[in-house]
Amino acid sequence: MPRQRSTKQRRAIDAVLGNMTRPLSPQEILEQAKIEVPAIGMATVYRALNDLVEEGVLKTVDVAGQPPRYESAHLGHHHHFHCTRCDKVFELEGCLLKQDLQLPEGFFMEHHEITLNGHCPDCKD
Amino acid sequence: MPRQRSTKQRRAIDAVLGNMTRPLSPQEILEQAKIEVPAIGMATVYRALNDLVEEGVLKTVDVAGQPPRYESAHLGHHHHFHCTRCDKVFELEGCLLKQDLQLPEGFFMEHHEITLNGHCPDCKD
DNA sequence: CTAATTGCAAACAGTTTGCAGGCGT
DNA sequence: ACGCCTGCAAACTGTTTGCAATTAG
Repeated sequence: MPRQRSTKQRRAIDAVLGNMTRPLSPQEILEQAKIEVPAIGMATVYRALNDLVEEGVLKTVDVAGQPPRYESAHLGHHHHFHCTRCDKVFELEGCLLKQDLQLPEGFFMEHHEITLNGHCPDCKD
Repeated sequence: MPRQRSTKQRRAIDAVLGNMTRPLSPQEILEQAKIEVPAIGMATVYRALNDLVEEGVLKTVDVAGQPPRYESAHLGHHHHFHCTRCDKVFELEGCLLKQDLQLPEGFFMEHHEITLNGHCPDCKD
């Protein structure tokens, strides 16, 4: 079910996604898109995001107990920093997993996810 | 707001939690507790779980895109292995975070979470 | 024109909360 | 008996879906 038409709301959403410097939540994406298209509804944002994940353009970023964020699926392997004060999520380049990792007998690892939690530069006291 | 009374539903929930061999979801805890107290409601389970987390007895274990699970808060620092075939979560002893970790300027880390994903011994090909 | 796309509101799923009655202490 | 605790249902939050109106091609 590929997208067939280019609408002003979809272009607004694509612009927001194209300009984001950190993973955004559906709510944040809606707010940004409303600047361009004030009447845009949340359902349209969710439909666009689901389409883009299905197309392999976006990936979800899950932070414990919070609504998912979205980021480009084309970034290299990396992890995330979650600010516990402002709730923003930032990208951290490089792999943070221990090098000489040794799993118990019989386990086979395919992927891994790492989230660091703390304060971002804007939220330090 | 500490707990003050010992009820049969609370004892049933405590028994389920005391016997669990892996992190359980609220739904699973409800089902187990219903065996002892069939009339128990989901609200009671949620209230008990929230109390226990607040008291520092339980911790939540979040697996991307799945309902939260609960584990004892008294286990040492550890991480989790999520089997993508049977969906069980296993404890991995020790810390798996890279040692000489260096954060971007201005970031301060308080905690970190690591989840390895793959196949457990029972689910290998 | 014609049907894909949207906005709205209703439907959902998971979690929480208000309240009247039940039950520990 | 007092008042904490429970079950129920209603309220909430985040997300999906049905449908009529809008609008891209």
